[in-house]
Amino acid sequence: MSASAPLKPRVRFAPSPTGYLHVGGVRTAIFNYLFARQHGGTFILRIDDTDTKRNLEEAVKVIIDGMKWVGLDWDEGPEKGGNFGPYYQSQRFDRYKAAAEKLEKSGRAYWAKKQIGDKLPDWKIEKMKKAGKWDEDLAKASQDPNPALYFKIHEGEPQDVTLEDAVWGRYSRPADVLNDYVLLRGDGTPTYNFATVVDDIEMGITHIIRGEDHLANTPKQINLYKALGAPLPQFAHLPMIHNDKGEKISKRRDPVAVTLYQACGLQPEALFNFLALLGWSPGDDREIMTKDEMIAAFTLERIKLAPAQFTLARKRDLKPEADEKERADWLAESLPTTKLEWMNGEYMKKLPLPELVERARPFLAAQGYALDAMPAEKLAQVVKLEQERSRTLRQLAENVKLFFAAPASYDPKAVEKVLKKGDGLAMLKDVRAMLDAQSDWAPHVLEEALKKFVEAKSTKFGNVAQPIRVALSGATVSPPIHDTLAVLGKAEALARIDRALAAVA
RNA sequence: GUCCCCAUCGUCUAGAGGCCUAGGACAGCGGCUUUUCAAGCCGCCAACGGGGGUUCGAAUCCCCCUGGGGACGCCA
Repeated sequence: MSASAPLKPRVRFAPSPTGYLHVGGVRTAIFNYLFARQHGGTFILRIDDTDTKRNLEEAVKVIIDGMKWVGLDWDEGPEKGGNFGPYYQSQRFDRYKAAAEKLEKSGRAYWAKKQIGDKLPDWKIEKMKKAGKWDEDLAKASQDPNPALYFKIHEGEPQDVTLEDAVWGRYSRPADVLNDYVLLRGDGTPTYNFATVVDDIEMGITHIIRGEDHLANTPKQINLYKALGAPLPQFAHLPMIHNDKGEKISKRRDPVAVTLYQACGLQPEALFNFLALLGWSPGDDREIMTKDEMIAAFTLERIKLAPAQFTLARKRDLKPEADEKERADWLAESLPTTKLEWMNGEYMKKLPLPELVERARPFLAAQGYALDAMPAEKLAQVVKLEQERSRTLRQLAENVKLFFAAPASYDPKAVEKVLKKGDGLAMLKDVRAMLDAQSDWAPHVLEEALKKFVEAKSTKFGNVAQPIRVALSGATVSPPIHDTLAVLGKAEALARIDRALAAVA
């Protein structure tokens, strides 16, 4: 077990197909990925589906799509194949059986019925009931007439187990807390602790980078490695991610599915960057980093041990029973003022316009805008005007509304303040006449014309711009007024001004 | 309940005995700019959980407390 990386490390991300891809899992995958790429190693995706009876295909697709979306690619695994397949645990039962036989033969495994008492400790039962996990499953298991295959964890004299974790340092467990554990259940299926070890050995995994929740089990797994005569990999356990309440991030209370972030119009590059910086930093002041920069800077040693909070500006609690759409709405509400949203805005600003337009399309369509009716060039102009003004695609889609629909109503406050008070209405009438006379409707021409107009009226620009703004958008906010006019087009702009004049007069 | 781990601004973090009157970023606040909203620029606010040691010197090392987390299944 060496602390330095071998020439070609092999690492793996092994999610369980539960129907969604967890952001915590994505972070684990990112760390594995960065490590592999930095050392020119191999990044493997393996599906840990020993327990899945449900629609596996669907659930695996969610994982694959999510991984691809955030910009993770793997060298071996589903869709890629590889020399160490199959990459589904459900298709590797023969290996587990073979390993089990080997252990049995060497006297390191034995068949037995549930042995450490028939009942679990009371505190455990309480806890499980509280968590809603106290289901038939368990009761059934304890009544299972079939014996299970147990791993005899000690050979000869019980010994303490110590490991050098790449991020935690030395971690050791005394011999007396290392108990025999189940490898094969009564029904013959392998347990997690058995299947992972067998697969990690057979797939030649050199570095196991996974969540801290697995740390305590690692010594037990180490003994299994030894019993199977396999070399030990380097372990690296990652600190957990907490929610804004300091709790372990949870599926019920927190927005953990990556699809939610997608639905809020976050950029995959931003989410990747943000997640990579949760518990890891390059050591200097860099925050916005390209994938290549992160690959170059990544080291396991620089991972921080304290759990990191995935902070959201939670305004209200998320109902545990909320569906996907409610969750996405909740997330969108909780994103403003967060670092993640800021970072996303930075990435959006950098995006080439055509790419941004493509990414914005589904969000614009979701707003019900008639996209097909708008020429591509105009659409690009519209998006460009909001590129710097929006921090998510969802916001962009909302902000861009005035270019797709005339105001259905006018904000009463805006009308009062901008049109009714002072000479707003008169000013609007006059600009309208001036604009009507414009033959060239290019933005810079309009800007000049407006400036001249303001000068002639010896007033402030705002006194002219704001009335137009209200007429065009129904409110006091829009991109620069000459740009807005230009993109809207002369006919539409004048029509909206007329409508506003009629509505307010 | 038992065992283990962790602890720097509200948040993400830098910091591996003197470079720390603790640095950066987000958020917040104020200003400049201005055509509204953004963006941009400038500035301000803000932390070593508490208590003991060790040391000439501690955010950094040790101990205790407190707080938080994790593990303890025929779940993964």
